[in-house]
Amino acid sequence: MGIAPNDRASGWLLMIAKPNLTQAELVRRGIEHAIFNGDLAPGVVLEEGRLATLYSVSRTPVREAIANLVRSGLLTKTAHRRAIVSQLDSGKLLELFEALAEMEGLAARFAASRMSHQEKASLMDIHQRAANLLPVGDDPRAYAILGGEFHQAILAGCRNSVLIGATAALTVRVFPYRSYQVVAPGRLESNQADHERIVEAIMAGDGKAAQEAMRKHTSDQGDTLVRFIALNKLPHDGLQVAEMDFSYTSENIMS
Amino acid sequence: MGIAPNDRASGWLLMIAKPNLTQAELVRRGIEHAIFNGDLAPGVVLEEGRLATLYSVSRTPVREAIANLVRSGLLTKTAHRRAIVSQLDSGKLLELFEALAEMEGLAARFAASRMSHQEKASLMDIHQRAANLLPVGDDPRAYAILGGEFHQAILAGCRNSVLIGATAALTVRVFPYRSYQVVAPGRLESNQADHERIVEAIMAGDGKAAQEAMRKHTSDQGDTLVRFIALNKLPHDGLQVAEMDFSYTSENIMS
DNA sequence: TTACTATGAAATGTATGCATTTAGTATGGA
DNA sequence: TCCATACTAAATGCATACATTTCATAGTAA
Repeated sequence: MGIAPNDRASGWLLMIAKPNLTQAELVRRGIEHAIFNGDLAPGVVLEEGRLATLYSVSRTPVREAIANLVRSGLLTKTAHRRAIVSQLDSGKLLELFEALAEMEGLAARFAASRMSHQEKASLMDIHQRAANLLPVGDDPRAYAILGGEFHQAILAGCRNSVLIGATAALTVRVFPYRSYQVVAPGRLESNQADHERIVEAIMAGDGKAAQEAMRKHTSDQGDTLVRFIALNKLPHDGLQVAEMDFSYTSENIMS
Repeated sequence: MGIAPNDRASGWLLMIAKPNLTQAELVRRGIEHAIFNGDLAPGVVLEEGRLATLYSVSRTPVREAIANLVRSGLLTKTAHRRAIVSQLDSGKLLELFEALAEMEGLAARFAASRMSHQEKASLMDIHQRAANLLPVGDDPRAYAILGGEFHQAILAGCRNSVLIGATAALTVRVFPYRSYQVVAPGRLESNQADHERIVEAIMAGDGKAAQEAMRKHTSDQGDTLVRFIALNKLPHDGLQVAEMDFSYTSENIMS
C-alpha cells in the first residue's frame, strides 16, 4: 500500500549504481574519512559507544564498520580490546612502499601498451595542468590532487582490476601518514620531473622505461616519507606539510 | 575472588600468540573452510539464519564473519541482499592470475637474494620430497600439499610481509576454483620441471631468472585453469581433478 | 501463454540488554 | 618513590527483538 510501489524497480538505468546506504557503511566512510583527514591519527583508540553516539546509531553498525576497517588494514584490533588506528613503524612503511613501488611500476608497464589514445590524452592533460600550477607559487594542496589523478590514470590504464584493487589497498594504508610528508624546497619540481619521465615513456610505448621510472618515483616518495618520520616523530608546528601524491578513495579498492 | 586471578597474565610467553577465539572468528574460519573444500561452491547463497543455527550461535557473529569474508573477496554481497560465494568469470580469473604471476615472480626475485641458507635448504628439501613422490604413482593430493609448501617457502623468503599479505589475498580468491583444476597427463612432471628451474635460479642467486621462471609458472597454471573452465563449465564425473599447487590458509594474509 | 502486479513469507539491518573481559584507579608493601 | 595486587568502572561479545526490505508465489490482465 505504498505510494509508489515500484519507483525503484522502474529505474532501470539507476540500478547499476545502487549505493549501499546502510548505516554501517556510512559509519565506515566516516571513520575512514577522519583517518585520512588526520582527525584520527595512528595510535588513537576508538570506542564503539562514543562512535555510536557520535553517528547517532547503535553499536551494531559501528562494530560492523570497525570490523571492515580492520580487514582493510586501517584499524588494528584484538579480541575484547578496543580498536586503534593502525600504526606503521619505519620497517613496515619501507616494506609497504617497496611493494607499492613494484606494483605501481608493473601497472605503468602494462599501461604503456594498454592505454587508449583517449586515456593517454587525459593523462597528458593532467600532467600539463600540474605543470601549469607549478611555477605560479606553491599550492601544494591543488598540486597533490592532480598528483593523485595522475597515479590513478596510470593505474586505471593497466586494465587489470585485480592489480588496481591490490595497489589501492596498499595505498590506503599510507594515507594516515600523508600529513607527515614534508614539502622540501624543490620537491614539487622534482616530483614533476619524475612524472615527466613516466609520461614520456608511456607515450613512447616503452613499458620497461615506464615501469622503472614509476617504480623509482614511488620508491623515492617512500624513502622521503620514512626518513622524515624517522627524524621527526611528529610534524612540528612551523613545518609546512602537504598531501602526498596520492588521493585514492577506498571506493576504488573493490574489484 | 577468582580462583586464579592472573593465570593469563603470568603466561608471559604465551601472550605472543593469543588466539582470537571469538565466535565470529570461528564462524569465519568455518565458512572459509567450507568454500575451500568445495562444500560451498561459487554462486551458492548464504543465509545468516541457517549459518547461525548450523554453528549454534546468534546471527550477530555470523554477520560479522560474512562481512569479513566479503572484504577478503570470498563472498559477494550488496545491502539487504543475501551473500553469495564469489563467482569469477574467465576474464576476471585471467586478471587475477596475471597479477598473481607478477607478484609471485617479484617475490621470487627478492627471495633469490634474501633467503637464508637455512631457508634455501628447506626449500630444496620440499622440492626433493616432491620429486621423490612423483614417479611412485600419482598421488596428486600429497603432491599438491608439497606444491603449496614450495610456493609458501619462496614467498616467505621475499622478506616483505606486505607483499606476502597482498599475494596471499589474491591466492585465496582462486581457492574456490581449485577443484576445477584437471590433472592432465604429464602435468605433474611439467610442474616439477618448472619448480626445478625456479629452485636452480634461487640457489644461483639469479633473481631475474627466478622472477621470470616463477612468473611463467604461475601464469601457465592460470591459463590451464581458465582454459579448462572455459571448456567444461563444471567438472564431469569421470574426470580426475586435484588440488592446485597452492595451499595457503587465510591466516597468512594478515600482515 | 506472457508479463505485470499484489501480497504474504522470509531475510536483512538495527536497537537494546546482559554476561564476560578489559582497563583504570586505589591500596598496600618494599 | 616505585611496583605489585585488588577492586570498581567501562568496554566488548553475543543474544534477542523489532522494523524495513527483499523474495517468492499467486493472481490478473493483455
